[in-house]
Amino acid sequence: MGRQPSAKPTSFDIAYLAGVSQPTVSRALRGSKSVSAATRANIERIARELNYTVDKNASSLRSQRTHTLALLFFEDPTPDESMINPFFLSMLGSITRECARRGYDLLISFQQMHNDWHVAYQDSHRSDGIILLGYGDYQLYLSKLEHLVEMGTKFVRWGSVSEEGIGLTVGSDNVGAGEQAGAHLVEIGRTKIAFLGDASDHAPEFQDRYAGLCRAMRAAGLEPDPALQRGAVSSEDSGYAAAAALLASGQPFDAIFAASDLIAIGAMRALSEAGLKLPHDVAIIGFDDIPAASLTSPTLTTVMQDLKGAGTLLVDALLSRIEDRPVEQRILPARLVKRQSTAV
Amino acid sequence: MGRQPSAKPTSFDIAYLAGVSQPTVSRALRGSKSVSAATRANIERIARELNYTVDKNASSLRSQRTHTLALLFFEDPTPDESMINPFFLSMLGSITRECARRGYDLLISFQQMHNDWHVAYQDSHRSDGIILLGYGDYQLYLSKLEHLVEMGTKFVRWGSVSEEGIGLTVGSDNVGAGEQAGAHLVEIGRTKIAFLGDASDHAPEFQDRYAGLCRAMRAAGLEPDPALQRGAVSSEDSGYAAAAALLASGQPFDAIFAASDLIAIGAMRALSEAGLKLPHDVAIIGFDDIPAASLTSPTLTTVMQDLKGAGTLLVDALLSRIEDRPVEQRILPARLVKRQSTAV
DNA sequence: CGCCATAGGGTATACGTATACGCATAATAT
DNA sequence: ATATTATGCGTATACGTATACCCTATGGCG
Repeated sequence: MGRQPSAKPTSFDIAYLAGVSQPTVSRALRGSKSVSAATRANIERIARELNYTVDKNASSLRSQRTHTLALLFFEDPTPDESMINPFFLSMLGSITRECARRGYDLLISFQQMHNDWHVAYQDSHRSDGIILLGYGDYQLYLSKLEHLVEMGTKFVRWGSVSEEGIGLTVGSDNVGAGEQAGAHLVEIGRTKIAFLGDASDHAPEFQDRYAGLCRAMRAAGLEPDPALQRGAVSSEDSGYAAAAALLASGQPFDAIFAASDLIAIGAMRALSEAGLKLPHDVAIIGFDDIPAASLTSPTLTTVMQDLKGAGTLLVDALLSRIEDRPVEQRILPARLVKRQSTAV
Repeated sequence: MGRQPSAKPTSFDIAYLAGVSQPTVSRALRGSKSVSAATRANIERIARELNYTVDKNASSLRSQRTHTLALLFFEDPTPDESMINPFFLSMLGSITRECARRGYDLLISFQQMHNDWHVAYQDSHRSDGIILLGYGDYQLYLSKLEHLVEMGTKFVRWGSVSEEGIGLTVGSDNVGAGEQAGAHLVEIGRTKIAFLGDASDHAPEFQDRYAGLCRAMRAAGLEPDPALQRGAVSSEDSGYAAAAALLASGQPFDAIFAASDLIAIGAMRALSEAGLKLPHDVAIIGFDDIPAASLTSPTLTTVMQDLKGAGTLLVDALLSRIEDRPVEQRILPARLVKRQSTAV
């Protein structure tokens, strides 16, 4: 087929064979209404026979549309390099699938939060829009997001929807999920519930989860103890450290709600090493339902987010914005998955 | 698009400001030696000031080089859709990083093994080359790989290097790793060692691992029992089923070498449910060292592959091929990680 | 029976870059 | 001194597509 003899066929080749001009070929293949059905059919047949495919570069150059989205993963700023939260990795599947379904290619890149990514993709016309994924210091984000907005770059972010943030955001119902987790812990009789995860405005998602927990506790007549809230970024080591610090503080607690599964897993390790029995001494709930959550011992109760919906929604929202259709922030429901770590 | 102040600067803008012609700008920025140092420095300064970035589409169109690689993941043909082996997902990090380091963008796509992916990326000039990742039915692969070779498409594959395959392959030393695993099992006194994983030529990598196991056993004077080899694809369910079938067969065995961690994890579940004590009754070794391997109970002895090296090598090999430099198949060492599942 | 809208498609050109050539000037060889 | 070769850069053009604009033949309408 397209080997030595006939190099890559162009729209001119098709035009010649169909006895029309090149622009007509372009119009026919792009579905313009000012091409007769017969002509279009003929062109499409020939294109198929020649195994013709539109040259993406030429098309993008002329139309200034790439039909490509860029996915930027942010690495957690932890010392152990190159670790991406498995949760976001899992989202990758549904994102690529939705992109493919909508006829878009997907460029992917890992970024350090502090890099100049906000300028790297802005022009050079590699993509029509950007999907931003990753937990991280939200404050570090802000100025760069503002820059994107200024440049007119289209983007969508996975994160806390409740906060009045910059740009378009898609995210889970973190408050509601936190509430479910808290209610469950209260239900099994826990009253001194610790929260592991940064609850400042540097991490709006974690903040929301904590807010949900607090709401559930208050609804049960309990007052959350600020001393039982410990900062942690989303990594096993950070969870281990936070739990260890909590133990060292001597504050009594009978449950932990961790802002992510990685934190929870690290915390479980710290608790086990301290000789505590889980879930008898300390019940624990994570967040994300990463694959590893069903393999820990005890298996981890956690919050399952709608991964498939998330990917679909992110892409859909971004494309709406790109095509100048109206979009609103959208919240996805999340569901508590009860496992052994809260089974008393 | 919609940028008020100054639209995207082009090489003409820079040329004007520098008092030279547009081609000189192009030459200067691409590092041509026929531009004086002074001129180049001046051009680079102006480019930086204007925040100029080369338009990828125009550049690619003209040079017929996209500076983009495509990464194709193959999903295991298991019923549970959209699961990618975590091992390959982990490789993603090192691949993207190496791409970035070499100045290449990375397109990503998930594919069903049976799709017409081999024709999708062949022209349309989206990428300069393809990286193929995934376990799967190797026979299904072959004709499509041949097609790629015919079309002159540059690609590199992760897989079994020993087999005289089509195209360029990078992979771990599966035979050697299998040998290490076998030797370790023999060392702890196991003699009836089962292998879970397709050992036919539909799965050369698994075949190699089995070959390594057999070699280690024979070296210890043991003869592998074909009845203890059970087919399985790389998924937890498949591993569970294979182990269950093995138990049902009544064949006695005191160890399992699983062709992947997912298989091993599924098998462990089956064995535990059957009331067997691990590793006392059955020692078990997996392959891949996915994050979950250190979380199972007992923690899983497994083979750790050089993920970072793998990503680097894949990209490097592909770029060598693209740039018509000589390349040879390369084998990466793998290392046995001993954990509780073989601790007697 | 003239007039205009419309369908269908051709002509010309732009998108922004990279490269084959050509042509000076300067450096070196003869 | 002239012939030769680098050096440094400008001129012209190609890459393959999409789109603004223009033209022709119909058909409907009065």
